[in-house]
Amino acid sequence: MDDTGSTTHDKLLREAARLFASRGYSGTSMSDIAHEVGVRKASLYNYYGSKADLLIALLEQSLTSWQAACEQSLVGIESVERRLAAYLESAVAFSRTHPQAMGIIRLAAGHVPSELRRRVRSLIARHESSWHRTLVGMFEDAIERDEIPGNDSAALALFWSVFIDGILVNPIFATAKTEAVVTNLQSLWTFFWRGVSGTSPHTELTI
Amino acid sequence: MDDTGSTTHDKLLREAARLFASRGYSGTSMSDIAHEVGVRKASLYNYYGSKADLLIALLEQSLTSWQAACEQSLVGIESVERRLAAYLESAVAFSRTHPQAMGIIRLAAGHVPSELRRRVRSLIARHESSWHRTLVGMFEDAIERDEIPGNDSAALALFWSVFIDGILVNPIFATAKTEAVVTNLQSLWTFFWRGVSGTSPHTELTI
DNA sequence: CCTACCGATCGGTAGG
DNA sequence: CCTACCGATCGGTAGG
Repeated sequence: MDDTGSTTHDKLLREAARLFASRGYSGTSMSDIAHEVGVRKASLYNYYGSKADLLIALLEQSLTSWQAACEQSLVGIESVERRLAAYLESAVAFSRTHPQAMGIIRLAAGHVPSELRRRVRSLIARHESSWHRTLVGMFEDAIERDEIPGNDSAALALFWSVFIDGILVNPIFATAKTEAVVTNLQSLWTFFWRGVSGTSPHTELTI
Repeated sequence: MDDTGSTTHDKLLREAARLFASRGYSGTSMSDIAHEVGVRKASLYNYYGSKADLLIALLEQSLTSWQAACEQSLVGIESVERRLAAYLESAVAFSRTHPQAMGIIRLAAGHVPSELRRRVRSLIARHESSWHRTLVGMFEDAIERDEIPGNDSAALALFWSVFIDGILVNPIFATAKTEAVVTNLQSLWTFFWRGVSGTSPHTELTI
């Protein structure tokens, strides 16, 4: 239905992501997707051998681009405080510019047919564990530099995960004012940083 | 399949919640549910006129019991600090003892067929707005009593929502150690309270 | 609470 | 990339 982006393959990925994200995996039929792409259902099977393969491809793509967006925000920044602030901004920006990717990840983490669960969970677990290592490393770094007091880098990393998860999920539950998280991001960040460091942040968010 | 709880209606509600929560709405068929209950599919229609009505009933029940568990934790407690701590404990306890209810709420907030979306969103919105009023009131209270500095009760309520959402959602994404949030709850609570109040909490969590 | 049945749609394939 | 088709299953109803 939408012609942005040229090839049929591109359209397939985009429309499938959109439909899966809003209606779920079982709630989206291959015919639905074909209709949005503008071809017949049978043609989709030239690109992916099954509906399950299509979801896995989308999940891989979503996790990779999410990870890229977040990691990219960390390079070349000195203080941990500024690294975290950059990370926060990137995460929020990504979730707004790529809502379908976030939807796919949420869907995969949540409600998926039993036959797919193993494949999906192992994909997520792989990304999750590398993400977790990065986080713990960052907080160990912060403790060494005396940016953050205490010594429990695991608890700090967990608080950060909880904070980011909440930021990403809150707009979905809060039916009214979806923008609350964005417009109050500086306050949220101030609360977070004061909680872990005991001091007010020097960082001004640009979002 | 499971005979705990007597009547067929009870079993229907329980098994439907379990299946919906793990496989999603479209991913669960009325036959699946009937099989778990131990009756034929047609019999289910004596209790609910449609699959959609069944989900709505489950959602209503889930939201109500969640709200009851949380509000109950607030009564008769003096300081806001202790009220929030009790709330946190109740929320975590509920999510562990009623995983199906949480699954239904997540499912409803997420991926649901287009025809159901309006009914579901209005149900969630009603509970959400009453929840939000309670929260803002509590933080206004805390500001008046000088338990918390500043004056932005809306931002404080949002930080709390984000924190709670993150606590509830994190175990679903974190494929490994689902218990991390529970075992580190005291640390998470300390970070949170220090973030909003600038001081360490006096509260010892009992979870 | 059951048997028996409805039209519609599902994921997927054959063959071109 | 299409038409034509497959068996299976979907939500739901009739009638008892």
